[in-house]
Amino acid sequence: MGPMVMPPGKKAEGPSSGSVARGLSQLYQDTEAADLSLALSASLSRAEDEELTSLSWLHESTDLLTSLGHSGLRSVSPLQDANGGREPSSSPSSSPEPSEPPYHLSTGPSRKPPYSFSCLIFMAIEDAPSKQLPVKDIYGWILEHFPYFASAPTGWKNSVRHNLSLNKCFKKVDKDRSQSIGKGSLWSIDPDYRHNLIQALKKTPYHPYSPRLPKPSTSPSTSPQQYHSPPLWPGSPLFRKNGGVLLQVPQRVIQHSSRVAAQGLFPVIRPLPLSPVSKRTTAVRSALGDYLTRGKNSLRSDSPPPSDDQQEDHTYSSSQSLNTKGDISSSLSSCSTQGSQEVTLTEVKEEQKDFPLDATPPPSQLLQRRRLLWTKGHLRTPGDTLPLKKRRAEKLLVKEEEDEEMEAAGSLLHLAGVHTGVNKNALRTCKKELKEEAND
DNA sequence: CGCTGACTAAACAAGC
DNA sequence: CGCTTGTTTAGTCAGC
Repeated sequence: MGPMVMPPGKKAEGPSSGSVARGLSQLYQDTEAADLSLALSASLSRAEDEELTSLSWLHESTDLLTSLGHSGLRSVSPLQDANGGREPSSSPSSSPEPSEPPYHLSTGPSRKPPYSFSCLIFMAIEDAPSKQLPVKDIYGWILEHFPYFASAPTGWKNSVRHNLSLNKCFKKVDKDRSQSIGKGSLWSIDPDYRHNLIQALKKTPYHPYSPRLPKPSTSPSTSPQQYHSPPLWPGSPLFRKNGGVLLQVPQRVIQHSSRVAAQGLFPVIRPLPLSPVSKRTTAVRSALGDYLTRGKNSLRSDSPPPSDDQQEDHTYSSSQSLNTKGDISSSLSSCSTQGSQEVTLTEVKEEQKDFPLDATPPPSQLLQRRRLLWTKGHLRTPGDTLPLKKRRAEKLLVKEEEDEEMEAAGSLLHLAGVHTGVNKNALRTCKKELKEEAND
């Protein structure tokens, strides 16, 4: 598992917003850049003072950093991105084969947005006054804000639906009978996973403090050129609406401030987790990297390795945060999103209380916890009267039986010393094997 | 090289 | 009947 976010209690261990910006000032000898870094400092301070949410802070800071990129720090060759922000070769002519320009340097709506589908859906839903949207409106929002998809192959809608279905962060709102929105359901953000999405958003390439930052440079005087202008998304109307300057998450997205702050989710204040990201994500992650990496590392040299939180960013499974290794039942509960989704919020919260983010529960507890989730997810549904749900409950029963087989198989594998983990592929393989066995 | 997450394609069922 | 919505499975790819 990857690194995670510092738990709330550790917030103070990270560099202060002021120190970050001061470092920026030092780093960027360019006066203009330094001014902007001070502005960033102010932004950070204000974020803390006013308890702005991660998102608002994130994008405000992002804007500032964009400005940094505009102030002479923008002469970044695509190669740098391909190199993960490393120093480009001294002469442009020595550049190898051309690669795609970084997103922030591209123009027009033809570039794919750097946000994952979960982020897009998240923003769409958060942008809705009611914080609920039918799929159709999610499509619409995405189309409106990311024109790329207007000309993209239609598969993206499938991906959106797929994401809604599989991602635990999204949940269907039980449709009010009287409220007819036509076909389909309203989709909303599961409050308990909301911060995961914020985290995911923070990990987008344009987040100035994204974790995957380049190694410190040896020469501060050359470092400015290593920083890309990070967060510009020229193809987005969000960009255009703001005079071509700002990349803004819609204002309505800004909420839950105290909660987010209480969870220590303000970026920069403490180290951000590393997590797998796409190649293109990595490509633009070098923005502001050197100093921040150095600064954070220096300030958290004694900090423990990241703990659980990052797991919660694995948005495909509500139970993955409970997983470590070796228990296929956890995987089963992961797969059974339908079941897991229906665990009541209070139950989940209680469990979260039991296992704070900064504490890694012992394996036995993990197992117990997983089983709890698993059980809860599958015992529920009485009282569901909708035919569809009824059918699904039946399906669930069948699935449960199958999954019990899987669990048994997993236990056997575990006993045999075979690591099963949460790997989807392992599950697939396992299921395949079971099927084959059944066929035999 | 294996694990993992993200994405995509596709099949299918069900509702409108 | 066609389209949309929702679910599920499978394959691929990239990062670590």
